[in-house]
Amino acid sequence: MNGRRADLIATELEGMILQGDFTNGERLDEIKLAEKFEVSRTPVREAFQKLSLSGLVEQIPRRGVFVRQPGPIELIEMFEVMAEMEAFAGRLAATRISDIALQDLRRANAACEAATKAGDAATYYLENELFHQIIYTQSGNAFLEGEALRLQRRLEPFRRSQLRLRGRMPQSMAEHKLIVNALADGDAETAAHVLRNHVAIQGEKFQHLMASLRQTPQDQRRLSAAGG
Amino acid sequence: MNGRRADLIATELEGMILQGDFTNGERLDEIKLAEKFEVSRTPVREAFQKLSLSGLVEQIPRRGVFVRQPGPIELIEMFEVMAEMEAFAGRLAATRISDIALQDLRRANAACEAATKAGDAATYYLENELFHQIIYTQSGNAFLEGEALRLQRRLEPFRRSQLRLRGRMPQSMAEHKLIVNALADGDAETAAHVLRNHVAIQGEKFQHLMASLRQTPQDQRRLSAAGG
DNA sequence: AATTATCATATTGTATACAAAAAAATTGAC
DNA sequence: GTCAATTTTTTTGTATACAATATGATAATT
Repeated sequence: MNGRRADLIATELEGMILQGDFTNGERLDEIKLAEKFEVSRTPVREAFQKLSLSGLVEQIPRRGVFVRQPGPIELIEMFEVMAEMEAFAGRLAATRISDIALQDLRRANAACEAATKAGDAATYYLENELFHQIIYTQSGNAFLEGEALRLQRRLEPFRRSQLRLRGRMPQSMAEHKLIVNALADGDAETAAHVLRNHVAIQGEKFQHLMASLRQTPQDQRRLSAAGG
Repeated sequence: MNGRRADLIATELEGMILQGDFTNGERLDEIKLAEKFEVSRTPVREAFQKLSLSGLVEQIPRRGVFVRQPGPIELIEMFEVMAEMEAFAGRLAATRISDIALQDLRRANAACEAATKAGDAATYYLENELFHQIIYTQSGNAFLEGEALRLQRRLEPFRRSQLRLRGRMPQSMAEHKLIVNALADGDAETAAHVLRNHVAIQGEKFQHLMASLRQTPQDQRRLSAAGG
């Protein structure tokens, strides 16, 4: 009972869209959503405004709001920008990172490895995201951190489908170790370089991303829920 | 008469905040703004949602929305990210830029120089922004272009106060030429490097930015309107 | 005099009512 | 049967009404 149901609804809807609960281009029905959340149309509409600015939804005057899943080209572009942001965060973090943060990175990486061996996809995703978030924070640039988090959150469902290929996980782990070492050594350029390549979409990753896009969002969600 | 007054109000308010029409921390009064725009509170509130997500305004439940001008540290951080984005756009553009775009860059730069000589600040700012926007577009990455535009727009008023120092304008023009040459040569690394330094805040620019922050937003606007 | 309690007022947040526009359905002509 | 025009229905957008919470003032108590 926050007194701001609109914000809760915005967060809820954002999660649903990112998880792929709606098909691309689907219209969000104010009335049905209001009934679903047991509120009036007003807070639902306020939530729509937020979603439209973050690009998750397109608002067409007098027509309604439609969920807008990024197409293949836009996805590639977003990953390209993400790679550059991570590289930048890494370059900054290399000269600023604390010993505690380095420990946290190693712990997160170990947890990733353990999760891989245990076949625990959920934990893997969580710890992997944490690993990267630590680097954002250690960049010492709070604005960059915020932008990186925003983009990471937006790309999260697509990254999942990408990481499902088991073959890449060992390499991904190895790259994590290279990143930690570069950061520990204060080697900004290596940290930036490895991070950029780590995040960038290239080679086989590209094809897997494309393949995942041919599934419907519902399919993606079902696969994710199944855990790989 | 779009049928979406809320969007118009959002744009209007965004402009007012960016121009510094409100003091930092000032509360935006729903009722007064509704009267000012001659609408009810509903579209004003919908506009608030958008502003809050873009960070121009902070929304505190049951308290209201307050304009949030970035402080010195956040500004530095934003310029740092902007510099990196421009560098990345330049690196991409170097291998993709069209001959027509190169012509446009040279034209915009010439217009900048002419405006400087004529003491026409407004034209200078406009053409300078155009110069950079051409590079965003020529990066070939529409997502990057959008993000860069967003940040450019957010930083615009602060960049103005920074460029007011006449002494830097010749150097800025020279840097523009270096950028154009690097792009024309397809020299991605040079383009990236020069653009990063061109946008970054360092040395005397830093002090001027700090000095401009000691003025109230109203003062800044008055100075801008006066044209330098 | 200072502090707390209580009350009045103002403001936010949500629900509902209404107007305008678009989508859908029905009717009519060919 | 198909297409166009008109009517009906939905749906969006805005205004207003109401409820809940916070703010400010006043009164009471120590």
